[in-house]
Amino acid sequence: MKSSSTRQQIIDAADELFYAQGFGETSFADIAKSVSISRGNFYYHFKTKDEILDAVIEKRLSDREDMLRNWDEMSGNPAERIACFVRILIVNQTKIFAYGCPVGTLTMELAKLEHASSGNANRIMGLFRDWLIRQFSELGSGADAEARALHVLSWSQGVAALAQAFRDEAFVLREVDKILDWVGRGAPSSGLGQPGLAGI
Amino acid sequence: MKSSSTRQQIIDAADELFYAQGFGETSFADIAKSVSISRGNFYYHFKTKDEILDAVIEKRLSDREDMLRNWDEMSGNPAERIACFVRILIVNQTKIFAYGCPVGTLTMELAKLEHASSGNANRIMGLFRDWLIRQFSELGSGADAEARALHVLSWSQGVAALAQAFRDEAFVLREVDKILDWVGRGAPSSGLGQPGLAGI
DNA sequence: CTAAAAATAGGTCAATTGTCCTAGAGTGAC
DNA sequence: GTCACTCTAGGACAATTGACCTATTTTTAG
Repeated sequence: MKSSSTRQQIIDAADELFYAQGFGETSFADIAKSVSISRGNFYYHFKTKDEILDAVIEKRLSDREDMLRNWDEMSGNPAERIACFVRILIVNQTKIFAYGCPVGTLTMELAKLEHASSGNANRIMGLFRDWLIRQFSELGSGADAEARALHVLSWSQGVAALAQAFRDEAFVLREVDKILDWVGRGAPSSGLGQPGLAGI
Repeated sequence: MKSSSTRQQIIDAADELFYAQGFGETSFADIAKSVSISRGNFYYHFKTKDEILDAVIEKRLSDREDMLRNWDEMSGNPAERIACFVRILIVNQTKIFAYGCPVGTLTMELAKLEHASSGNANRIMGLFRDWLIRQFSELGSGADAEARALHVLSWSQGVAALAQAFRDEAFVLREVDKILDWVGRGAPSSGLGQPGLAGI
């Protein structure tokens, strides 16, 4: 019981530190200090740094799965669910300004390190992609569902990237509105199907 | 002369390594080995690691300025110039798949490190932004020029981020086409002005 | 040619890294 | 109580890090 708690504390602290500082720049000492345990105890729970990374990725994956499942159960309207996703940019604005998107930045870092867990990290991005595809399918996007999902996902990632660079609150609000608008309009303007619906 | 050459070799090697491995994961030894010089010689040219970083950022900045200036001189059509910018995603696809966008990833990393040169790195992103604003102004976007510029910039950043995660060549080609389409159409679909022009 | 300056080499330094190891303390079953 | 097992603490390790230093060698200036 206690051990499970300590283990979870380590994972939580590592999750936060990996997000704020990056995986490579976070040392065992950083995590141990954050949890107030000895390095020896640390190695009882995780034998290598990669093991902690994998545990953190699994936690993030499971956290996001819970989040998406909550939205699925909360609203019967796929457009509203997509809106929840996009509005993360606003809800987590402060952290995004400082540390970027947790998923995007980890994906980038591990890809650069050519780290073995890089593919694991990509699964989180894949989770978002697949969930968005499902939402757009329910929205009646048919064969365009995947393209639209990827568009929303990449758009969000881009906004997060620029948010971190410029820290422009108005920009984030404006872009979120534009994404929601695009979703609501069936997105004819992107050159994706439904040209007849081009509104305004 | 010789020294200038060595110094430039160091900057070039550091530029490449910072891109491929990240700033934090690149050591003096890595760069020295890449240039085949001793660490002692290294410290003759750069007293600290931050000094190399600043030199690399200056080089990147100046490289991008040259690139943009070339496009300015090459074509009288702003839309065509913007297209050059967007098509970097295709031209540099291989490297983007592996290392992401050089500008975006450095911006992210330095922001996370809360590094003193973070603001310097952001200047490169700012260079792109300002250049794009100018192009859209010439294109007659008026007061919307900035919003459209930021849209193209964030869109590109997002595509680069997803390209790195999924390595989907078709996705990149498709998104580039969509961006060019959006630029060519005056981008009414994003909710940015000129609604009357919304074609197809 | 010669003296000053620029450039290069390589050793040394303390600090930090990830990892391993052993010695206890705590806990539960019987 | 005792025994086995889980958990915790902290020392030791080699390797690597950024940084400093003192000698050489090479180049340049007069």
